Amino acid sequence: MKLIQIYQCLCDETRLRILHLLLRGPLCVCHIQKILGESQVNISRHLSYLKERGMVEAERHQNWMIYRLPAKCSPELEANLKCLQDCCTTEAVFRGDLAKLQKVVSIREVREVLEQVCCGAPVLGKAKSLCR
Amino acid sequence: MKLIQIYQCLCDETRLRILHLLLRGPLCVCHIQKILGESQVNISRHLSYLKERGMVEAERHQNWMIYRLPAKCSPELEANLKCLQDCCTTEAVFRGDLAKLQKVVSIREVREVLEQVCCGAPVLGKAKSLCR
DNA sequence: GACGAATATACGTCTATACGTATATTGACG
DNA sequence: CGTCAATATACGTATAGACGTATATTCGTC
Repeated sequence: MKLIQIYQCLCDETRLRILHLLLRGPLCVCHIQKILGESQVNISRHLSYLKERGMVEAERHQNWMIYRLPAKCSPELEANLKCLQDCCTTEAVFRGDLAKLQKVVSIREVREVLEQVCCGAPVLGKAKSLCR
Repeated sequence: MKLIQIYQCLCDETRLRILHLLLRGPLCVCHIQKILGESQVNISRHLSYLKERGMVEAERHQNWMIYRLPAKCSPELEANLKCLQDCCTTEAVFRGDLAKLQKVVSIREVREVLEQVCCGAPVLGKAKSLCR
C-alpha cells in the first residue's frame, strides 16, 4: 500500500473518526453510525472506501458487518495509525466519540458479540438487534 | 492547526514530495521545481496551498523565495512530519528526489544561499541565477 | 525606466469525491 | 416465502481541487 493512499484515507473527517474508533477494536456499522451521528449510507460508503484501499477489513457475523483494522498492517500504516492515536487526544471530536464508544461497548450484547469476533469464535449470542 | 488539515496537505503526491524535501532543509522554488520535474505554476500553487495552511513558511531573498518547514510546529504536525520521514525511505520516488536534492545542494552558490538563509543572515552572495 | 529571472495569480476545464434519495442485497426467523 | 434488520449500491448533484495557459508581480541590473 502506497503512502499517498494512506493519507488519502485520512484526509476526510468522517474516515478519520472511523479509524480512530477502530483503533480501540472492531465495531459493527450500526454502532459507528450511532457514535458519529451520520447517515447509514455515508458510513457504509466511507467504510467501502477504506476497505477498497486495505485500510480496514470486514467480516460478516449474522446480520452485522464487523469492521476492524487489518490484522497485518504495513509498517507505513502501522506508523501512521500510531501517530493518529497520539494526535487524536487533543481534539474534542475524538474525545466525544470515545465517550460514546464507551456507552456502546457497555451494552452487554454488543460486548459479547465483539469479544467473540475478536477471538475469531463464531457468534453464538441470540440478540436480534444490536442497535437501539 | 487541525489534524484533518495536516492530512489534507499530505494527501497529494506533489505536496508530499515537497514536504519530504523540506524535511532536509529550506529550499527555493526553482529547485523544488527542478527536482520534482513539475511546472513552475504547479509547484508554486502547491506551495501556496501549504503556506495558507501553515505547513510551510516562506521568506524572500533577493529574487528567490525560500520555503521551509515552520520554525515552531504543533505537536501534531511534528509527529506527522516525523512519521513521514520514517515512511518515505521505502518508496522509490522519494529516494529519487533525495538523490536529485544532493546534486542541487552540491552546487556552491546554492549551498551558500541556503546556509545563509538557515542562519538568518542576509544573503550576500552575488549569484545572478540559482537555476541552471 | 526597460528588461530578464523568479515567483505568483487569474481564469477555465476536468476529475475525484462527498452526500442525499432511492433501491438492492443479505441473513435471520416465523 | 414474506418480512424485518443491517448493510451496500446506483444514480444524480454539488464542490474541492488539480492542472494548463496566460498574465501579473517583484526584485535586481543595466
